[in-house]
Amino acid sequence: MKDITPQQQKVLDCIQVYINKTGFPPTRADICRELGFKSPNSAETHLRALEKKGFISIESGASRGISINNPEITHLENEYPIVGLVAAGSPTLASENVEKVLNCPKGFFGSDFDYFLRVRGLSMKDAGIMEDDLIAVKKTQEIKNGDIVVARIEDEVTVKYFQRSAPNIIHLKPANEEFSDIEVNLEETELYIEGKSVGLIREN
Amino acid sequence: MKDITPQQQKVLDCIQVYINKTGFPPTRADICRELGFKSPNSAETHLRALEKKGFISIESGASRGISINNPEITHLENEYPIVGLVAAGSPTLASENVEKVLNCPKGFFGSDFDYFLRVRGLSMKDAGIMEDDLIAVKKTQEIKNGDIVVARIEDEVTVKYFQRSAPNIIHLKPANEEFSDIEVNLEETELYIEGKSVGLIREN
DNA sequence: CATTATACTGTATAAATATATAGTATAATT
DNA sequence: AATTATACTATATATTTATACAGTATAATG
Repeated sequence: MKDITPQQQKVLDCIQVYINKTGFPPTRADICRELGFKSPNSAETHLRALEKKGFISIESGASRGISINNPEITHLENEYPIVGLVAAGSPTLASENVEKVLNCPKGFFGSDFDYFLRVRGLSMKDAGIMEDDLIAVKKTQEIKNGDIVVARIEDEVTVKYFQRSAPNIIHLKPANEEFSDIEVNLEETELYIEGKSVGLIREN
Repeated sequence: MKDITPQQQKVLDCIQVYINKTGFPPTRADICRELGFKSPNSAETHLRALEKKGFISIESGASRGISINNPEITHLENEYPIVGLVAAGSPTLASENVEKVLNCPKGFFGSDFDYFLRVRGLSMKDAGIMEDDLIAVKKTQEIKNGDIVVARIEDEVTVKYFQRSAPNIIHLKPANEEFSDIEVNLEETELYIEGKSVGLIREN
């Protein structure tokens, strides 16, 4: 299946929502109304593009003859490793620490991400991050103050709020009164940011 | 719902089969072809009878505007609707409230589930459920004390811990000190359990 | 630079479709 | 005996709808 463009995704979503709402697929005019197009041909061309790329099927001649093609599951692309936060000293992403893999559609959390990290402890409790939750981690160094980051301090890995207080001073702040801030002086201590949290999954 | 006649049952089955086969409802002519009628009005009168008895809804003027009335929220495989919690007084799980759909592998949360509910408010904050989180809801009446349930009290829908304190007394307990317990006397107040939470997704 | 894909507006029309009206016939209620 | 619901045929028509054709514009590609 070829790549879908943002507009085509919008149209595809619109069709799905319309079917969920009404029980039957939209007409070209319905799509125009929902998405603000002024010509039925705008919908038509998008539909033909979606059909060509394999996302939908169109029954020729039939009114509302649109049906969504169920995409195949189990793409290796969509298999993300679940990494367990293990005892200090181990390199976090070593394969020994991969609990299992989880099938998850690409772009599930809006942003891209690289792996799931299983959370230990309640230091981010007030941010709604509980023990055993899975954090979707994006490997990046583009961190803003307030981001929830996966940080490694000399082999110990933690999840905390990130705050740069001075050029060389980073505060890693928990979201739980019972825990205290970690102050890292970059001149004394080695700090490595593994990435930041872009989403969360909890399995009850 | 009134009694259905054998012929009407045939027509209803025909509609269901047609939707399953093609993804969209039949026209009058389609029904005639399937069931061997020679006049579109044969289908029309059956449809009107089925509508009158509440088995189907017909969108006037729209082509293929037939939908089968079951209060269930239906969805394609792996496409789960996201239902928004709207203002009190509205029937919350009505299909009008479907924000969009989310592709999610089956069995993602171990247990099966039926739809996502977008959480409003912070009444379950200490359970790690924050505003705008998506709760994976399984429609079931098998509820144990301590389960997180989606409960409806006279048109108002909330997410709370479930606790049966006496045969006729249910406590709906928030996970936030700033909110107070809701005590429901089943003899006085109508309580409907929409389902229970089996998982959670947060998009940062 | 020419070509192709995307993303639209605007207009037109043949085909698809819902739906009304006019009948016929049978069985079940009132 | 009269009314009502069911179960159809047959025909007609206004509306809905898909879809083609003619354009404009922009970005990407070879």
